[in-house]
Amino acid sequence: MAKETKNTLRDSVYSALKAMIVTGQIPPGSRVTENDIAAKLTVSRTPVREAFNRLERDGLVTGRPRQGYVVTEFDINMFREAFEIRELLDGHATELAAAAATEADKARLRAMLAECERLAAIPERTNREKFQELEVGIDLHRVIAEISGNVMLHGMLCGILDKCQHYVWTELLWLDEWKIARDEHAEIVDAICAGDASRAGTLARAHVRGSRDNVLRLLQAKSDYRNFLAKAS
Amino acid sequence: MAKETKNTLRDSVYSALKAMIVTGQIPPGSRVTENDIAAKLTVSRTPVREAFNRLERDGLVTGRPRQGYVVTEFDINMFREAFEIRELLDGHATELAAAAATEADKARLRAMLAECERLAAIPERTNREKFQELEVGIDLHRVIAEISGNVMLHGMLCGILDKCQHYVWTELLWLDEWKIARDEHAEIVDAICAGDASRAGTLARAHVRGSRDNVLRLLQAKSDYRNFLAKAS
DNA sequence: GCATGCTATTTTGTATACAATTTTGAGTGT
DNA sequence: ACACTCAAAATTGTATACAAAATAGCATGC
Repeated sequence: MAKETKNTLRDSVYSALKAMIVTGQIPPGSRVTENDIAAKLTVSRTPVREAFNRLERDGLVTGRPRQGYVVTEFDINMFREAFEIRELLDGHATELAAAAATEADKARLRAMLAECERLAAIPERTNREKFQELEVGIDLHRVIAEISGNVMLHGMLCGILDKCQHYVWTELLWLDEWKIARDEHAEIVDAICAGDASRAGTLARAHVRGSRDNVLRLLQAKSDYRNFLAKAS
Repeated sequence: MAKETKNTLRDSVYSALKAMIVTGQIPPGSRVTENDIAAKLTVSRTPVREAFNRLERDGLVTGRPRQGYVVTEFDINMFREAFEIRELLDGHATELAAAAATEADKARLRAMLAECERLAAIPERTNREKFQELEVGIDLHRVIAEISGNVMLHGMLCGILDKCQHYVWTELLWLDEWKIARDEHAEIVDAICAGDASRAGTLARAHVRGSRDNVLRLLQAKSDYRNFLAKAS
């Protein structure tokens, strides 16, 4: 993940806050105050404010006047919407990438696949290594969007992935069906390397739908479980 | 266009600046300083800064550290990218809208069409009335996206339309082929009202491609003209 | 005349002070 | 025990002061 910490405080705070949110260190739904962050990062409130403004525009926090900011909480419906859009954008980006990928691009994609395999093959891996595998898997989609050559498409897709990423850290760790995702990623990269845009796009769209189903099933189960607990008490 | 001027200065400044940029009052490529805007709106620099932060996130201005902000200048390639994404998103949104539109929604769309026709039928209309027609035409797409029910899709589409809108004010006024757009809009609304998602989506995608071709042709002609001038001198 | 270097101005980056508003909690009366 | 009022605390909204950096213009030397 590109850290991109420019030399202004505002950008550092923005990166730091975004990382904390995306990785779930600040859990969704929690309230965050400017003073807390300013104190924690030992800066004044001004750069913190500006960072919050940008995060709000990114959709990662929502703030109401004089009531502070809340880390955006995604419900099932929002995920459904996000994946619906991802199917469109990711599918198209993958088609474009298949037509535009240079040899260097293809090597880069294959290297990322190999890294995933390596991380997956570690015998008794820690959570840190699981996280790494997940992150590389998501980054693969970012890189494909970058290869597509459509800068705006890349930016929008990154925005959605940022918003969806936190569920990875908080939820998806429970799942262990990652082999499917690895295989699908490999197929997509294969199609891109073969220059088969149509197949690559179809595979990408199916892959997004599959991810969506996994996530939605997981969230649904969690919701049911909460309801069960509430009724039992 | 929803003005949405909340009661904080920051939001007012944001709306005001955005309107000035989108309508081309501040032309693309021009430099804008915080002090100028603060003085013009008689507020301090703080809310202006925050507005700029959000606008930068919207992609309407680009700012480099300690060098001020510049209204984003779109070249042909950016428009090509934007329209490529619009074809995806607008097409999908229109499909969804056709499946989801209530009677009230349909009435709203028809009213917007009627307003376009009314404005187009005015005998010797001023620029102001031409602008209005264009704006309603763009708003139609925003409303369709809203009707789709996918909030995130609606937001993203509005973001792209905002970015593309300024060309309308600066360039498209030269064109006079709006009747085509009006007819296409009418066809799309018809398909939505008939609940024919597939046809609505196909029409919407074709409509976006048509708009793209118009805009790109215009920009290309302008570019050629500039080159001609440069060589002649 | 032209390049170079220095200063003066402009402009943003950051911190802090103050105002306005919302929330919270205690206290009182019923 | 409950509701209501009022005040204090917490929190953001705005303004301003100061620091740092970049730009522009002028003077100087060749």
